[in-house]
Amino acid sequence: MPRPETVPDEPETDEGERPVDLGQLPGLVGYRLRRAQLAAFRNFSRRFEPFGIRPTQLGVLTIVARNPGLTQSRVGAALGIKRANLVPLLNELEERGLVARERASFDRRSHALHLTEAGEALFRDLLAREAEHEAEITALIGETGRRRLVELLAKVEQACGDAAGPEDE
Amino acid sequence: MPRPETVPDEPETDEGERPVDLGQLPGLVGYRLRRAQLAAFRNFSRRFEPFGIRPTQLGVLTIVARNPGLTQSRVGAALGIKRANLVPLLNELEERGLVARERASFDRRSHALHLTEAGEALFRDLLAREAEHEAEITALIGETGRRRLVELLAKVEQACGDAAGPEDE
DNA sequence: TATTGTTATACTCTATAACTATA
DNA sequence: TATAGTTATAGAGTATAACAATA
Repeated sequence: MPRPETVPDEPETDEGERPVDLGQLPGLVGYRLRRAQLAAFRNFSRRFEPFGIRPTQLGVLTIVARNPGLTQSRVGAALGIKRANLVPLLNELEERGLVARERASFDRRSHALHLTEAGEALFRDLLAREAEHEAEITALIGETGRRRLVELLAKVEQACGDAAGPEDE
Repeated sequence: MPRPETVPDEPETDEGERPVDLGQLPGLVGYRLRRAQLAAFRNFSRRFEPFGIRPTQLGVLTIVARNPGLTQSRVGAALGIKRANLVPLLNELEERGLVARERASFDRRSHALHLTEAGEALFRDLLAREAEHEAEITALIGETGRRRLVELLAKVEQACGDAAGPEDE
């Protein structure tokens, strides 16, 4: 039985007015997930603004960097991005000269992806900056907390995904 | 027999085609947050489909239910929703006869919000269903894990929000 | 002048269907 | 026929700017 009350309070109590009663929300995993994800996303965007890179793009760059020659479909499957939605994403990365598409030798329908030299260079910088971002979080919840969080999130994803995963089509 | 191609005969490695290397992603809080949040959102949507209620809408209903008479701006602030984006949300809830807008007596610019009787009734059902949803998660990570998760997420939100919170305008 | 609700608009991510060219 | 990439489109959520009524 989930307890409605688990976590202290909410921030949104500006200068004056009485605090708002959030009911069961502060104790719900789903609500906390939404708020935390949004906050982390904003933090990420701010930190990577100079690079013009959004979280999703860094995900794509990572997969391509670690798996050169992978096809679009498989990159999408690895990240839970439908192949239709990957197209404009790759278009931008390609136009910026970070990723290259190449007809696959083994199947002329497929595109084999790899990073350009510029892409490799940028990716290295991004990794460093990403580590800083992660360290910022660790600073507040500790390395133990961070690991536990990652572990719990993976389980939640699995639990929710079992019945209806991010299957492609 | 010259086979210039990379690999001749066993291209389809069955179901498995070698696993993709995700690099640092699986260990990153941000990445895990995104995947877990998406999975939880899908799970929520499936469970609440019969009610035609999305997570954001349940958030609004909760705040209005627990704080009758609250203004739109304050509801938005409590949930991290900008007041411009709250308008269409409330329009739908009002058209469905769940929420009512009323000119505030203390400030004729403001709208005081409250649930209709139908809104109250629906909200009670939603709460029950929400508890089931939460119990489903608890079943996998345990009550201790669930509490710890909620606690960690609140801290992450705070950590990321300190520098750039969801301030309105 | 400042604030509340509103309108209008744009951008990101997600989702589905249908097309093409290969297989 | 089935699949990979593509196109087109739609929806939800978020973001900013500006306007009318009110303070």
